[in-house]
Amino acid sequence: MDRLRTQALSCWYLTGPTASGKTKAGVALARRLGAEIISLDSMAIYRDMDIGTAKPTEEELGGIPIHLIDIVDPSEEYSLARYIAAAHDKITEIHDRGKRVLFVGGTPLYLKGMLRGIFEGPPANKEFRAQLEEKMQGNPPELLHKMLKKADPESAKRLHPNDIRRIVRALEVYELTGQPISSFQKQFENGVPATDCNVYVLQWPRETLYARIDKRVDKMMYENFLDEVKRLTERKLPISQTARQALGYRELLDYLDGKMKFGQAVDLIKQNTRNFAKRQETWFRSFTECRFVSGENPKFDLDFEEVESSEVDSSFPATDDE
RNA sequence: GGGUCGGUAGCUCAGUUGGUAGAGCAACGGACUGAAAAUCCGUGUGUCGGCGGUUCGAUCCCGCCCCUGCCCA
Repeated sequence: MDRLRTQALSCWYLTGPTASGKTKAGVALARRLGAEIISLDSMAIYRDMDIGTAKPTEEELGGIPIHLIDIVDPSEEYSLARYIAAAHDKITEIHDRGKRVLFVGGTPLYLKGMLRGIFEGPPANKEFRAQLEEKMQGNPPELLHKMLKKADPESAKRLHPNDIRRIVRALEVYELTGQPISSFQKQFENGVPATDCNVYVLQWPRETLYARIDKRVDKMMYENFLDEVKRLTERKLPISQTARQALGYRELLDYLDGKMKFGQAVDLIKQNTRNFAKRQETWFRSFTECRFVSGENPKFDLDFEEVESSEVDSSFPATDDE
């Protein structure tokens, strides 16, 4: 197991679907651990996007330091790889200060990237993607999948012909490295048992969760979420592709463009958020690392003595993949 | 009160010239490695308003009734 992954597994994690109460429980947990919080959230990294991302307020944090929020401008593109790199830097920094690290947030892909690592590959290449798009003009969409079949049959087998995004990425990696992406993508296969790490997932009955989501969206609208989005559109810089896909923002941007009525936009935010929460839960169920705790009454069963005496590094079972 | 359009899945609606029905959305399940709050895949859950009649067989045809919208009184 590589050093970065060992480092990541020495941290605590509190996750759960949207509106599951992560902030509140996270702050309380951070206090018990004497930890600083690193946000595990692909959208809270953006400045000026506060209400819609339910970014924790000073008041909610009650003095607990939080990292990796407000680190990029909404005009910037962000990515999994940027997050993983930034998070590792932060862990080192906080550990050097002699404090524990608690990740709090609900972006499952980032969680997985932390727990299992990501492969060292080339970043997204705009030119390549533009070229590919040009090549696809007038061609049936299955052509991409056929191209992948030639370059990387293993990935082609795993990817559905309609899964354009992943096919494009696989072709991109092959083009830029001469190696199939499937030859890189190995580390995700090895999960760690939940007892060997500290990953907690807040869980609610589905119906309750959906009701909480609806209520929270109403609260956001009451807090003038719309004004926040308007302010983003009034800036000189454009809103990046990654920032504009944030839940709530994209629907309100459509409303401001006259594409739908306000009430429809609000209903759609609720709907899309509920769908997202469901997808998050699918991720959590698939992770061997997760321990599920009641969202209503979170209990963490922390054993401080044991955690401290085990010196984390040596407590992990050896893996046979390296 | 008379006429008329309609009553089919949780919602909006197709459809069957008579052989017990299907789309979108929702719901549910799954995938996911540099866009991930994104993207993609899978699953139909139904006394076809009610009761009778005709028929080998009715959701479809006929009769009566109930409900809804519209028009006329």
